[in-house]
Order: sequence, then C-alpha cells, then structure tokens
Amino acid sequence: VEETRWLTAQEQTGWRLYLRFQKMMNERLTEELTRLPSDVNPYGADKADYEILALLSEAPDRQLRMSELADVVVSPRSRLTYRIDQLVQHGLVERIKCDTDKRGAFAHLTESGWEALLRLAPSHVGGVRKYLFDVLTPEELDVMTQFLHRVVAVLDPHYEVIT
Amino acid sequence: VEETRWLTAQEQTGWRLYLRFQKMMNERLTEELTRLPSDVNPYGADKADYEILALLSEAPDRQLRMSELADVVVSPRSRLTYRIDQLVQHGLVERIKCDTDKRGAFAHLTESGWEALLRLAPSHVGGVRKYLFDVLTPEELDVMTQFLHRVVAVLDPHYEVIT
DNA sequence: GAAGATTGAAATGTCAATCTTA
DNA sequence: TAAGATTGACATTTCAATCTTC
Repeated sequence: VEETRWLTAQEQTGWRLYLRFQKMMNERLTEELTRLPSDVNPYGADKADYEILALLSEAPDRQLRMSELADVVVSPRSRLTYRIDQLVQHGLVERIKCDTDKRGAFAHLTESGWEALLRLAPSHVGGVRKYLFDVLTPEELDVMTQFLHRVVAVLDPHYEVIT
Repeated sequence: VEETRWLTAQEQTGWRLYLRFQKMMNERLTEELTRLPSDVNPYGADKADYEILALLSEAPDRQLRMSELADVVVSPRSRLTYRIDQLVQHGLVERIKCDTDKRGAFAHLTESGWEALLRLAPSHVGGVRKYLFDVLTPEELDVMTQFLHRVVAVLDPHYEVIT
C-alpha cells in the first residue's frame, strides 16, 4: 500500500491541456480531411485511413503484414481488419497472401491508394503544420522530440528508436 | 494554390512519436482502469468516465450543465448524453433539471460517484505519473505547459487560459 | 428561428471465439 | 500448443432529425 503521489498544480494543468490538445487536434484534422471536396477525397478517408496509407507508402514494396501494421498504428487486429476491409472495398489497398507463412497476409497499397494519398497529403500536412509545428519554436521542437522518445520508450520498451 | 510546406525530418519523427505516445497512453490508462478489481471499479469505468467524474467533482455543487461539460471534455453532445446515461444507470451521476432555463439539464455527481472517483484516482494518477511526469524533467515540464497553452489557443481561441 | 438536449438508425469499435497453419 | 488473421455478437460513436423552451 503506497502513498499516492498526487499531481502538482502545474502537472495537473499540463495534463488537462494535453487532453484538450489531443482531442481538438484529432477533431480538427479529421474534420479537415473529411470535408475535402469529393474530387480530392472521394472515399471520405479520415485521419486513421491517412495514417495507414502513409505507412504503407513508405514500406518496402508498399506493403506490410497485417500484424506489423497493427503494431505500428497501435490498433487491435480486429479493428485493423475492419479498416483494411473498407480500404480494399474502395480499391486503395489490396490483400496479398503471404507465401512463406500461409497464415499471414499483407496489406498492399494500390496505385489508386498511392494517388489518393498524394491528393490528401497537402491538406493533412498543412493542418499538422498550422496547428502544431508553426506554433513551436525550434528549441521547443527539440525538447518535445527528446522527451517523446523517452516517454514512448517507457510505454513500449520494445519500440525501436529512430533518430 | 499554395506550395505545400512538407514536414522536416525532425518534425516527421516528432509527429509520429506523438501519435504513438497518444495512442499507447490512452490504451494503457484505459487498460489499467478497467482491469482494477471489481471492489475498486465495479462499474468498469474507463478513461472518459474518469474525466467526467473528475470534472464534476471540481465544479460548484459538483454539477455542470450538459453543454458546458461537453465543451470541457471536447465531446459531441450526443456522445456525452450516452455516457452520462451509463453513469446514471450505475448511480454515479444524476440528471437535474435546470430551474432558470427549462431546456437545460445538469449532470450532478452523486455521493456514490464521488466515492467511485476516490477509489479510482490513485490508479489513474499513478499511471499519469509513471508514464509521463516521472519521465519529464522540470525544465521539460515548463516547456511543455508553455507550448501547450499556445497550441491550444490556436486550436480554440475561445478557450480561457488558466496558468 | 435558434439554443439545449436527446433520440434513432447506421457506422464503427471491442472482445472473445474461431479458423487455419506453424 | 501457439501465432496470424478474421468473424460474430455486442457496445459505442456518429450524424441527422426531433422535441422543448428561449
């Protein structure tokens, strides 16, 4: 039975601000993506879809095993299955069976998915800039990336550290 | 037609780390709350429930108008209605009609809700400490709260600033 | 007509099976 | 037996009405 170490006033304020930032930022980025005209975002892709498309686009052969992808986007497998289903239906992703492990499956970004990502990127990156990075000083960015590295390492010791 | 200003490598890294932190932190805090033994968390309250209970507990008379509460927790009204319904069913919150504005309703923390909050707080605060504040230096905390203030002000100019 | 709040139907998310192959 | 992935049942969220009072 340990004593609870409560938050200091500053920590409390910081935590509440963080919660607010997190939710408003999600809301805003999702809204900006889904409200794009239908020639830019015909499928109505949201933030989660964008993240999947972006990660696939950077992977070797533009494809990733389902479970790897689930780990990277921090999502339960069943949710990922569902979202990939949607993306497959709209032709942005295709499923490819794994030759070496017949249990496995890849999610593969199609040409159409790649083009969709290119159309969405300016808006999404613009939002991230406008609401976050344009407001940060270079020093703050340094501090932020450094402590995020440390904090993510605590939450997930297995996560491989890049830069 | 403006040029897209893409993210620098450091910004990209920072953004991805942030997304990872956000999702893992939510996952972990929710998991730790919902896995508490049933004498501590009989209802199975999660992070969102905790936030609602905590805010009500700090409000005058331990109650808040539905729309105020929705603004504070950054939630659409219909979602809040649903969650308050659940809390009411479990006796942690009660709805009280507003006298001065008959359209309005208050969500009021019951005695049972207050006790529930007291039982949940040590675990939840412990998680926030362990995964976030114990990992931050005092300088980093300063930098973080300062830029969060600024960033939240951009996202939501109406938000009143409290140190 | 507009604001506060809720409702109902449809979309999405979760969790515990299930199925297949290692 | 365990890992990779999906399914099905159920919970929650969303979005567009709705209802009531301002």
